[in-house]
Amino acid sequence: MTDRSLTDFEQVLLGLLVDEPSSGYALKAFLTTTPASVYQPSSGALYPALKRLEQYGLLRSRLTVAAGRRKRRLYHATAAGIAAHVAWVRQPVQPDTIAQDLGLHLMRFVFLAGLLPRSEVLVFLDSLADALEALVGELERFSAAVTAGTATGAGDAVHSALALDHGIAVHRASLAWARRTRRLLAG
Amino acid sequence: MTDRSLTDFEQVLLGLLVDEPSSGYALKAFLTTTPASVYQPSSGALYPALKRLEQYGLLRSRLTVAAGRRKRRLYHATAAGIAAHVAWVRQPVQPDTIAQDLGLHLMRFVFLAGLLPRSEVLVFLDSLADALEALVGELERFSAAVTAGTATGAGDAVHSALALDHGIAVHRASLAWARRTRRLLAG
DNA sequence: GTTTACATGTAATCCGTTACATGATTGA
DNA sequence: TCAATCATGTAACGGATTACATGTAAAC
Repeated sequence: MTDRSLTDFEQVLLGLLVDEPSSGYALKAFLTTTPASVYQPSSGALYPALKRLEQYGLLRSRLTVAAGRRKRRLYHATAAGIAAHVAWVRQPVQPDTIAQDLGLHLMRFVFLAGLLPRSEVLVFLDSLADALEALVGELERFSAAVTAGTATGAGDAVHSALALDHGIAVHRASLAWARRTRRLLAG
Repeated sequence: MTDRSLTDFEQVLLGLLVDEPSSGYALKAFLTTTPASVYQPSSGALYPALKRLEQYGLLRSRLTVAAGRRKRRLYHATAAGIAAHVAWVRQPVQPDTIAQDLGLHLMRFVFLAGLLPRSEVLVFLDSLADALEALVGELERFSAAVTAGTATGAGDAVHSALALDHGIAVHRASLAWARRTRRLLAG
């Protein structure tokens, strides 16, 4: 176990390895090719992170020498690693993290599928929708205040309002997706 | 001038101070209260960053002791600071940064207003729309490949596809906003 | 008289980027 | 043989978080 909580990046790595044992290089290749994940780690971030996770006892590794291939270090999650991952994935969406961590919540949604029953996925989508609804409401209230002139905006007030509209439109789209997806999975 | 390029955070701080001279504390208060900016810096990030910008010659500060107030350090941008900020704001949107830095591009859009003529704002919105269009196209192509079974997805394939739909929906909303806003500003 | 808001900083620690180093294998 | 891909790492450096330190002014 760990005394400090894992970074987002560590959580994602762990999740990928819970899903399927892999080498550092393969993880990197996956992250760089899939457009779903925005972040592609450097070697200097990746290998130390894997080493840390192993030190925490969440991963274990072995050197493998397959025929016709270079030697690779294959990582797989331990029981503790699986437990830590499941605990992370299960966390309901905190309303105050939604604006910053939306991409991460989406990753958790994907992980959720292979691990936990449908009912848990629905609960997750509900918490996501709730958080998005709260955020959209807050942005709309702020937008109304800006329009009314009670603004604390840098630059032009009109442009601040337009940028705010962007945030509202985007999060409304997220919210619509969450509701649509919930309906779809509820079948 | 600087030999290394500024961090995003430094650029935002500089931009706010180009807009209006301010103290560190006031900047922090602004960033924490406005929902437009997701990031609210700690003291340990803020004050050293201001000090760095001053060392680079982009800011200058003076201690002010107003009646009935504690002494504050007021920062204002130098000519070099304004130049650096304008250069940053004017950069067209790079297609490959759109997924990660959308929020930052929006901030640049707001800054753009108070600084440069309408025509530059339109050019910016065009570059933003182009980048978003490219991204949406890429995501749609990937989505088609996933649906066809040529997928490299972690976890469940169905859930990967759904998460991808989220990305498509969100960036389509961004794109719609960019076009709408362009029309609106073009008059 | 004690809490809250104002206001600015420093120190330890940790993590990421950048750049470098190394070496095997495949294909042109 | 030369380049590209596979594959794993290390070292210097910089910046962010967290926590700590300090002190004034206003409000209750």
